[in-house]
Amino acid sequence: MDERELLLLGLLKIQSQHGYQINEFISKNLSRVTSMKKATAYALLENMRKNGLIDESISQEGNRPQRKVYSITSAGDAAFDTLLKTYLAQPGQITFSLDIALMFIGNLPVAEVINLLDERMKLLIEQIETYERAPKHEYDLGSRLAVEHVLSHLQLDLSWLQSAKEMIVQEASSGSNG
Amino acid sequence: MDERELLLLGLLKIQSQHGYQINEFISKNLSRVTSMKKATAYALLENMRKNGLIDESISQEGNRPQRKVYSITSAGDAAFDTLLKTYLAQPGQITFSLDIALMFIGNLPVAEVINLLDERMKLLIEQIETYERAPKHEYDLGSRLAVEHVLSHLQLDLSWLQSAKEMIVQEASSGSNG
DNA sequence: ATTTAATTAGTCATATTTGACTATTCATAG
DNA sequence: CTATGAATAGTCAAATATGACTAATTAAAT
Repeated sequence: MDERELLLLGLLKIQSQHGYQINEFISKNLSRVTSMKKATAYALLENMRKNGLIDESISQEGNRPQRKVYSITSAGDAAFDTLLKTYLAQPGQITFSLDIALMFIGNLPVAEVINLLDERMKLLIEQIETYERAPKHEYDLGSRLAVEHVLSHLQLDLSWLQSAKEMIVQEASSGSNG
Repeated sequence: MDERELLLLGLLKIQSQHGYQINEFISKNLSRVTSMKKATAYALLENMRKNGLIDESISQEGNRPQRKVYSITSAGDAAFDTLLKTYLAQPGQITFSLDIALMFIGNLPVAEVINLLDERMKLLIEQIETYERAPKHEYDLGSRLAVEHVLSHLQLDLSWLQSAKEMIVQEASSGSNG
């Protein structure tokens, strides 16, 4: 089980919903905190149903095609509580694909590395601006914290990249004449 | 293709190796930058072989069982170069499981949230100490940067958690009397 | 010399994830 | 009314990822 189950259970705790509704909400509002795909969400819902964490019922409204409506069970409530405490208390391992790339910068000329990192910083600034443009008032504290958390990491990356560039330049000049 | 292919190609650029050697190196030295599992590495190697990025040959040394030795091809060299530039220049989306959990802190009493975040900070400090204990001198610049990059994010998280706790406490008190 | 444990070198069945696809209904423009 | 496109609501085959397993060799202890 991972944080995506926590997300799905949390959404179903707010209200019983069908899969499409859940996926719309995630893709429209939560793309900043998860990259879970639609088919994955359906798979996880089916999995949790098998494990008794949610119930599935069929609803028919007007002429619309049938929909599967999911509701959280009491076992699901208990699982939600456990997962929530777990993900609050336990720092997961973080890894960045950048770090793999950094290990191999020796394979490129220094000038090119600097150019590539400049390009990265440009794109990062765009990401940051997107986050900063997000309206902060209409969300509850937890959601605001989540967005600010990601934003603080993006800003760190930006200033970290600047100092990394300086170290790379310095090492190159000291290596070539020292 | 993702950064794990870059890692495997980069290791094979240094020298041709068999799978076991690659996996040993990753699990002993690179657990900080990737969580790729052994069977996954073998699958990716087979995949890259099919795509002509690496060659596979059988080697027999003494009585030891046969080993598959992988070498990078010129197509692999080209792919490495492309991947390296891509992962240097393109900031990937970062997501933290903590952020999902933060969205739902309203489901717990404030005091418990604070306790859980305190526990998190304790564990985070242990992680940071592990990283700080890592010897810095024996690595090249890129590897040192990779470790320092992760470390800087961990340190940010620590101070961010402190300020998040303060916001949570403040919101609780202003909500209960204002 | 022989059980025991550790290391070496992978394989495979199962579980997970997703891109691509199907199929219905609704809106709206002509 | 009716072709066109968008929204709704999923499904499924194929690709990925991994825990559990096999099987040989070497090292250590008895």
